[in-house]
Amino acid sequence: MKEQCPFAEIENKWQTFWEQNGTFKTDISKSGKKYYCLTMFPYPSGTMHVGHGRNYIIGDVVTRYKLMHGFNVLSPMGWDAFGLPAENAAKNLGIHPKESTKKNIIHMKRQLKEWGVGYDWDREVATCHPEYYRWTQWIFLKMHQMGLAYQKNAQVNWCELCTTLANEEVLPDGTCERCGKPVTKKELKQWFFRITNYAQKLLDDITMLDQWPEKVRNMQANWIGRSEGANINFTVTETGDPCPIFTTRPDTIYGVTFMAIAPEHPLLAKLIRGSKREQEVNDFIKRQLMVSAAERSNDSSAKEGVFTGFHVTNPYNGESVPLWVTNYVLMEYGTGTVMAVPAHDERDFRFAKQYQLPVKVVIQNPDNNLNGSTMTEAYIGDGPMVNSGPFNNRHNREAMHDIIQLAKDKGFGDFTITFRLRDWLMSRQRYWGAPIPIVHCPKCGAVPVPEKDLPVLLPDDVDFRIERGNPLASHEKFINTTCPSCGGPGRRETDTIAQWLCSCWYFLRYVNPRTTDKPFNTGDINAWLPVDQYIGGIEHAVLHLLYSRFIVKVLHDAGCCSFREPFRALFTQGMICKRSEKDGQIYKMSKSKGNVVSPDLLVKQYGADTLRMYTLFIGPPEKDAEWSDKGIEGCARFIKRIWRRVYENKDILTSSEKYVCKIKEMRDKERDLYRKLHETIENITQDMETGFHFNSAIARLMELANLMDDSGINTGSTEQEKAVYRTAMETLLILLSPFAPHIAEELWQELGHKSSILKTQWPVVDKDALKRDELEIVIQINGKVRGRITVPAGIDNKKLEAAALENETVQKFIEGKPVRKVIIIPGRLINIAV
RNA sequence: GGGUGAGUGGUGAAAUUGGCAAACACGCAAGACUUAGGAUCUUGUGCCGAAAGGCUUGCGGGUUCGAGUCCCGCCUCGCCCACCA
Repeated sequence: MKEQCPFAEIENKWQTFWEQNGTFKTDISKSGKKYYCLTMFPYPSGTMHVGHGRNYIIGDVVTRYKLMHGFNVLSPMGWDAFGLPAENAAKNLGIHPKESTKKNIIHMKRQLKEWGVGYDWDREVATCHPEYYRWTQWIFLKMHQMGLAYQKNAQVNWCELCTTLANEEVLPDGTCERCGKPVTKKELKQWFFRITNYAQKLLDDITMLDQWPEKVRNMQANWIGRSEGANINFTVTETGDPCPIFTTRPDTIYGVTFMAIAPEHPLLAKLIRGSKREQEVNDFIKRQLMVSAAERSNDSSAKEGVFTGFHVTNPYNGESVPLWVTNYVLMEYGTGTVMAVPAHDERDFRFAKQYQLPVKVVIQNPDNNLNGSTMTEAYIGDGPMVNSGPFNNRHNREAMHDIIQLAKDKGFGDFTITFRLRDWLMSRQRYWGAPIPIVHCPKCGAVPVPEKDLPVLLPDDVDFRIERGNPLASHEKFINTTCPSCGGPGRRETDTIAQWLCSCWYFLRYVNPRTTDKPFNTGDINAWLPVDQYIGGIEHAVLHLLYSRFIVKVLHDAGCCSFREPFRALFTQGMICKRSEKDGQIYKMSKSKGNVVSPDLLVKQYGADTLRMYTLFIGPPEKDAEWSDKGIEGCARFIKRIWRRVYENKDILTSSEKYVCKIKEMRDKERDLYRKLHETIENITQDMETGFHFNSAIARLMELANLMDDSGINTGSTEQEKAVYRTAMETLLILLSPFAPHIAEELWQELGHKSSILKTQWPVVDKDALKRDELEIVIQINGKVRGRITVPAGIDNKKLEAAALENETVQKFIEGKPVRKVIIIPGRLINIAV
């Protein structure tokens, strides 16, 4: 017998075996039941910590479990390889993104293999490869062709050195996260995708996602943010300019006492030019535009405003109310103009009080008569309408429809639905991304690059000096080209495609990763999609998962696929956190907090199987977990124990004799272990099928192993001892194999099996094994446990009741008190109420 | 402010969905084998109590024969969205 489990050797052996035998290779044309198990591909940042590892290990357990159920499983992996960190490294350290990305991919791939995670590496993709981004560009063109890609001027966060910044890259003090320079707003012509055209579909089809976490579905619904209301056309009293507003509360429209407009609103610029208050209003606008996005969106920041000198006329009652420019109206939502009803809106009320604007009650509180001049807070409840012309005395909710209908009839408004969702900004002023396949021609405008000319290659020889901004923008060889339409001189678009687009169609590419004449084969993706199980972090609940749904819907409408949703079931795993030694707080693992646990060291110290098991045993996979360096010992001990037991009992386990489990011939101790074995099969299977209760599944394996030790039947003195022990050990290995595959394969082979344990069918429960001759019944008196009796299985209730009442301790507690009621839960307990 | 999840031993947690609370593991304590143990094994380990027994799932109420689980109210914490008209 080997003294110690040589896990490094074993892991190497089996990882090589799986690779050489193509264990995880998928023949997509094979008939039979398919299963597409997908774990979100990573950004190749360099190294992965145990928190990242959890993700892939969960996916691997599912893959192996499904393989053992005879599914044709597709389990691919790739790299979301375009991104800012690589470009920063180039600017700061002088390493080309191509090189750093390549290096990082090699390292991370090694890590995945070390963990024994099984993928079909023949299907590997990296979004930064021209063979891949060619088709990302193709999708851009498809969008353009369908009228879903367009250009418009938009405000971006702009740093003179680092070019465009995402909101997340702007510090709360309004400076650039990277270089510390002030961030300003800059208007740039940008490409957008009309995801808003699909807002309703994206919202409606959430109902199809019944195997997604409710939380994610809610987050998406909130993000899409549908509001029903009305558009009402006010007009500027002095000039007659239209001033439309959107409201969800048309029932308060007679209570409008002022109008609020966003500082960026074009109407405002038009009105104030040359007006009396131009100076004052302009000062206010300038001040607002300088405030950083983060600061402005801070709820606690003061509400400010300035009277513009203009008024608007309310089409319902002809009243003219002052027009104020304020910092709390968003240009991007609704019409950028808000009708203010201080009496019935919290924010409008506070603003009105601050600037002494009138408060006009138009909905009466049935419980407490409201008075506009004495109110201390807005009344947002319901009640009969007052001061509202033809709608007086009607209930506000009930009148809502007629109020909008009136506007429609008179031609100054209509029913409207507004979404919070905005069009998707596609342009990035960055180098490390797929070039937008557009040529700007002075004659023909923005001309799409013909499909046959794809990919538009990203040049390698660019200048990464920080002061040059986007390296592509100064690469004249790249920029100068001919117009695909007229053949005259044209200039290439130098913005690149947002990384999000690269990652929201990769699950299609995995099906046909090497086709060179199209992104995918429609017949094949129709057969393999939707993804049966998608696994990843909750942080993608909105962006990636919403974008992917959008792209699939567009491809569906373009006739490229028959499915409407990309992911049938979604599992979002929790993060692994660790207490920081610096301040004792618990954080998710990050380099800056210094609480990263390296799986590489743990693999060396304990082996991959132990790391995998502990990662799963630490807690329910959908919840965050706190890493403990001590806790891993338990899993290490368990694996070593199984290892020893196999060698200690090798005679029984590998004997050429055929042992058959026969319940009738078993004594109690064999019978008990045999029952436990089948209970374990039943429970683990349930753990796997209903939610991913891997932590419980592993606990049950430990229980089984404990009973195998405690039952004392491994001496093999009778045939049934041998039969049951051997069956239990073999089954234990099969059940263990998704979690600790290397050791399971090794011991499986040690027991004389020739093929991979993955080729074994998942064990099936023997219902007879679960039966019991005798049952222990708990006796409760008034709901408290007072004793227990052992009775034959199937005893009738009367006999059980009699037996319980005879019980000594029961007698003691009853002590002649009258028995009021007896509740019997068959096979479980009996409760006597006295 | 809106949405959402959670609160169980010294620790990570479990509880067949209303039926024996604390499975499994860590840690700790005592012991065995050892030159030694950070290997392995055995025993113990929710709290109070000498014991009988009592108490215990954030707090307070309720439904029920029976509540960690369901209902009502409160407290605390987490995450997501947030000036959305």
